[in-house]
Amino acid sequence: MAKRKPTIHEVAHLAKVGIGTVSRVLNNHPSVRPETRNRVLAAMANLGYSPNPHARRVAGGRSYTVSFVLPVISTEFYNRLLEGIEHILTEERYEIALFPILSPSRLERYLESRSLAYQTDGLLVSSQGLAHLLPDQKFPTERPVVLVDAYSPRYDSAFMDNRLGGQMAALHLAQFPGAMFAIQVQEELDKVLKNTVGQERIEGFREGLRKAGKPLPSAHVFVSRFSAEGGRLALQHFLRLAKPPFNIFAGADLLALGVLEEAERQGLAIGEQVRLLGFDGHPWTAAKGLSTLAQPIEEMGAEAARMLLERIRGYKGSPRARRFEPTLVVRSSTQPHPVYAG
Amino acid sequence: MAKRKPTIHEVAHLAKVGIGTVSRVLNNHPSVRPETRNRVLAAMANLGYSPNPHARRVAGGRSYTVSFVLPVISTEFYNRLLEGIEHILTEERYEIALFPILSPSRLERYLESRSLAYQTDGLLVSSQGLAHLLPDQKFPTERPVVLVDAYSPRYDSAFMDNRLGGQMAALHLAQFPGAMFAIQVQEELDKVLKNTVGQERIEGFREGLRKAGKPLPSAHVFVSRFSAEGGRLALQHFLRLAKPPFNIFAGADLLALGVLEEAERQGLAIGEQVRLLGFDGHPWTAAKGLSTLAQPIEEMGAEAARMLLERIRGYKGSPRARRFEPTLVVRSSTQPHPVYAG
DNA sequence: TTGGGGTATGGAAGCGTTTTCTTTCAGAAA
DNA sequence: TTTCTGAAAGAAAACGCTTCCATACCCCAA
Repeated sequence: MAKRKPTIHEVAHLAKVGIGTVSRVLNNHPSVRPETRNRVLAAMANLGYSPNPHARRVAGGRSYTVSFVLPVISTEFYNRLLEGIEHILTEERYEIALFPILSPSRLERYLESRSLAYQTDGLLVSSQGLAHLLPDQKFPTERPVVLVDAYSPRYDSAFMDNRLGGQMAALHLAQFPGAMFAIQVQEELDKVLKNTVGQERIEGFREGLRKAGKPLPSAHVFVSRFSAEGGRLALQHFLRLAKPPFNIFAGADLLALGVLEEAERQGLAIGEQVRLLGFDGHPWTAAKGLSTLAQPIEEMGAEAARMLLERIRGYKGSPRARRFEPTLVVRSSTQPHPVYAG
Repeated sequence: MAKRKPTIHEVAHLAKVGIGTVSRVLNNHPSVRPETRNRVLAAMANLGYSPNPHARRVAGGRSYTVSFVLPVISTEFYNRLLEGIEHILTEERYEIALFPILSPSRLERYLESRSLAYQTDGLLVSSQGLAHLLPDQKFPTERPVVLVDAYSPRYDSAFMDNRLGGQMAALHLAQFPGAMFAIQVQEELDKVLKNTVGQERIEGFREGLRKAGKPLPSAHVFVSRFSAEGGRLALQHFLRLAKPPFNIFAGADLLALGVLEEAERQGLAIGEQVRLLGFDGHPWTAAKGLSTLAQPIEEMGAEAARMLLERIRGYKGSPRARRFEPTLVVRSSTQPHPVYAG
């Protein structure tokens, strides 16, 4: 029926070279003459050849696959993180196997050494607290492990300075008149995982405001699940506490979106009665005119992937820590709307 | 450093048999003496051996791995679905590779035939609309495909009768006095995927109410994202439209949870001023006293897994459709609280 | 006793790659 | 011219399995 896929032998035969040469072309080995390489590439294109990844794994003794353990809470964040990771890994012909911690019970399974997650060449882990749950804070594997958006002194880490982000938020919002408010993200899974990202952002904010002489009352912090609707409820809550103008630091862009929706519903002018600063820097914030602390999420993922590849290739140095900083992006949500002269 | 994984040769040596025999044990070949088989199994356990799926793939053409393509929206639902699937597959020593469609761009990648998703022995797909996006509504693979929580005439399907669920909700709620309300789930990704699950439930509800002579005004349907806070906003919205008692059909348990939270905050008595019916039958609904339409999610996943295994093993019949029905579970949220006699 | 037919098993071949080992050949140094 | 060096490329040996083939053995009928 379905005719068999062409193999390396057929390519070799058509290009009149040995299979070794075809393999070298496949792996970008330097010692192939450009002319030969082109002949091989032409033969591949001609036959519609693509290498059998399984054979490659068997022969190479490596799986050419990397595990990525992630909580699936903030989909856009993790999607961008994955994007950055993938960008680097696919360049090197590596695949990514995803292990989302859908629930506490799945989490436990991933902690066992028999888990499929450890059958790959290396592990990317982006759950801060995961390490805390492990005996000795070490993953049950000899394979390299790199943390993304998390930090541990035991492993290479690429992480965001969330506290600094909160401080930057404070510095920016403190200049405006009106009371200060904050929305902190807190998810179910976060407790199990001891994920303190949401907390760090708000702590940084509180710290920055204190330094600026405008301390943040605890009643002005609304704790919410991670959803746009949470932002709407937060604004409703704030309206019960005080009168505009408000200066609101939302711990995530998605929450800020909810605030925007609710402000519109309530007829509050964004940038004047409600000044709003998000966190993440997701692409859609531009269209909404939302000021935000843009995180270099993709770069962070890419850097983690690079470190992991180095480890897989035998690098033995002591754990490296790569810190990333958010950037303040000011848009109309923290600036009065320009008034166009007629 | 990291000692290599044991191979079939080491198992054979330890069990004092040939590698052929070990392989036969792995594949449940009938002609192995029970005594020999036990010796081999003991050796495997002893060495912590597990077969290399890539080698199996190269040698035998099967990888004993199945791909599961899923949107990551409703985590609890998919977690339970996965649970059901895993239960069957692990029994047969199959592994599961997850492919969450985190975003439209990832979706596109999964539609390409080169994707890792198609390198396995078969595909489980639980995204209704995915098929619609494919040329000719066919996945680019010769391997068997089975749909879960979705239906297509082209493939084996295991799906829930959501419309019937809506009708059952109507039948149950119509008996009570007071106005009828509904909360419909609608997610971003749903549009791309043409996922009509939320819609079907509400349509069934509307249909059932019409038959019961209590038609549902369109204004009484609140469309929400999939989050607890959406339920809270829904109840706030309903309170602006009318006075209790309310009869509310929430398109998902998670939304019902938000309604419960908001009702408590507003001091409304559940089961009297607010009668509430969820959809899903998640375990936690029992503790909350939430009436719900329980879906046999695990069984649906298990059945899909079984069908896929049959296909992988060569079954060639025409596409089969397995329909599942929700069950009404009545709890205190649709019954007045019992008054205990002193 | 001999032969036939099954069952249990060991070992070799083969899957499509990577990697190592050789061989070939061109060009630089003597 | 001869020798040496290194680059290019073919051939062969893994990689860890499945599967096929051959052999050894046992039981039963002739």
